[in-house]
Amino acid sequence: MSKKTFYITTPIYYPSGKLHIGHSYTTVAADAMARYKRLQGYDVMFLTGTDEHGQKIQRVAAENGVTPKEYVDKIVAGIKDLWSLMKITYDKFIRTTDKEHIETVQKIFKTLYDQGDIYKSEYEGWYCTPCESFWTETQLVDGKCPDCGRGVEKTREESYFFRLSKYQDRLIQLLEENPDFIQPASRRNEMLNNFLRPGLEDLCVSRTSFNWGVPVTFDSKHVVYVWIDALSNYITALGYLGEDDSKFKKYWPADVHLVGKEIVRFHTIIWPAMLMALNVPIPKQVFGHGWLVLEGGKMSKSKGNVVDPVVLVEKYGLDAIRYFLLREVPFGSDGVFSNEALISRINSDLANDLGNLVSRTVAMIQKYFGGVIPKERAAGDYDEDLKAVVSQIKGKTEELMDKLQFSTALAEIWKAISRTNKYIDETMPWALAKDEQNKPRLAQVMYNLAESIRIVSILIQPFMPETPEKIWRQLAVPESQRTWESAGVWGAYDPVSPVAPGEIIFPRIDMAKELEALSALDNSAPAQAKAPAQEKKAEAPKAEAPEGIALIGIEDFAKVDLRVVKVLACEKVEKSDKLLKLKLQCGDEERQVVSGIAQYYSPEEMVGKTLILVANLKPAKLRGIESQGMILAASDKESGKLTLVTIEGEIPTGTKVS
RNA sequence: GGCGGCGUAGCUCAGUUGGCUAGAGCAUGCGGUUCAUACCCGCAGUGUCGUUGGUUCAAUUCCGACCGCCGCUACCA
Repeated sequence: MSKKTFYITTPIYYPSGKLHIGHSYTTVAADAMARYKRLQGYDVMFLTGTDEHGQKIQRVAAENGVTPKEYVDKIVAGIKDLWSLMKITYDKFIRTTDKEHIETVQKIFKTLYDQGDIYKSEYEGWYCTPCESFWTETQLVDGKCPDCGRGVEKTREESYFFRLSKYQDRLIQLLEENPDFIQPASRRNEMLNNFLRPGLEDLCVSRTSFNWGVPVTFDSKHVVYVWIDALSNYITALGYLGEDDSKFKKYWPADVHLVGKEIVRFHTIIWPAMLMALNVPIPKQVFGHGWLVLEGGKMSKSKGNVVDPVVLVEKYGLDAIRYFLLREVPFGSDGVFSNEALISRINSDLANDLGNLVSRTVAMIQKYFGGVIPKERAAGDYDEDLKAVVSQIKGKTEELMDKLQFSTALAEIWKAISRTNKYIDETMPWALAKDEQNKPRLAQVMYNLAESIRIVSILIQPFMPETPEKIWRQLAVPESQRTWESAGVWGAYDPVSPVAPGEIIFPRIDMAKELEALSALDNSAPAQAKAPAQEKKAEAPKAEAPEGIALIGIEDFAKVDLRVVKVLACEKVEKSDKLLKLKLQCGDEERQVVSGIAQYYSPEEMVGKTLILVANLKPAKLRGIESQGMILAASDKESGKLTLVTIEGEIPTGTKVS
């Protein structure tokens, strides 16, 4: 009889930039889950990896003067180092540049094509030259490129499409019949209401505008676009359609895909549809967790915003960081990462409660009994109550872990720690120690303390890979009494050697001093206002967005007619959250422009402003209102800030800007 | 604008199918203790449970309206 299997995945990350604490969030959670299941005796398959194709990588590599493969190799090495540092116990690290992956993707593509689920589109579409992007009629926004808003040209650009629409009804059925398929449940409603019920469009699944990707075997102009390339990693990693598909047979369907909330849609609509087309079972669950966001930039001077996981781990230790990530935020909700919150957690939960409990217990066993608890013991008050509380945490922890409720699971374990600290006060060992007659009672008290700690130390293993060992060493817990099962057995503790007082497991941190130090560190580095919990681009179609704009000649710039204008009137566009309608004075002419700045500027404050207008932009309709040009503004996606471009000094409207 | 969610102690949040004096953690104050990492234990709190109507013997919990915030989505020329 073979062991039960458990297959868990993280998204594959897009290796285009540096790593921060948010990247670690999903992966640490998945690791905790994988460790937990292994401890329970499951045959676990834990997959993570990188999504290495696409235009952006190709471009960044070119800018760095290296081949795409050389570029990603370097980044991937860094990611693996980080996972190693964080003791991530993945069973396989898949790269979409792996030979096996590429071959399987090609087979999948061909299969879907042969059976008619992928078809070549020859009908007219729209091409945005600056973005090198191909769009369908319905993707256009008022006839313009949805990415950059510039004009598009009708082309006969060919492209392959996946018949996503064909699976609409089956997808609706899937979500309706399996309410737990998408977690948290609120995401399920979003998928149904915003996508499935309104109707799905077929999906463009190939590109001809770049070549850093998996080539379509039967049509060499095309490479496979992100969907089929990236999502399929979950099965190609198991050898699906490969020479050895034993792992696929063994582990598929996945028990859970852990993903960030921003890519829930791809995993709950596109991915299942692909699997349906391939006649492969659907994964059991997709869990979309929230983001760990940094506190707003405005207080960063006093709070500090150091989020480099390497720095954090070096500073506070791996277990403290992992504990914080999994404890601070209910899995599924967004949470705030701040240095105060981190230090506060470390001090109160780890140093004061757990660390100090171990320290005082070991110290007492050493002091009162020379390190060995006598076998002659006497039961007394409070014993049963302590035992009752501590004995049931294994069950509670398991119940919560099975629902991926890491935070509440940890809270539950900490209740036991708290109860144990209280037990010391109740039994007052130092009083018992004064009278030789009380030795048996004192021995029992010491035993109960050690036993509680032993049980706790086993249960925290999924979250903290280093601390349990330290505790076992100090309490001299024999190998056989460290098993997951033994955490459910009160009284298993039976050491064969004396306790070994040792290092302080979690040193207290001086909050004030530390914040100051962090703030200094922070000031030396560029401040970040916001950081998503993971690389947002991972598997997202926006990877196509133009980045790294090419050099142009002066003659190209001359094509743009920029003018100084003054705002005469301004009002909000009805039924729109972002649009303002502006009436502008441009020399003798008046212009009406619609601009998406309503969230940054009120209509009142706009009036009278001097701005820069792109005067020769093709007119477009927005919300049915004609916009004759475009207002310039600087915006930062990361921080969500936007500010208008104005002009220094007085100059008549209509003046050309060059 | 559409769909959904949230607004509870200074802070972060729990609050099961409406029902006794509304809870936890952190922070604060006071007391206890000394084994321990100025730690632990106990006590004390303050809350119009967003505002406003309604249903009910009874609403934080159900319904309506409103205010504020958020998510997804459409619109950001």
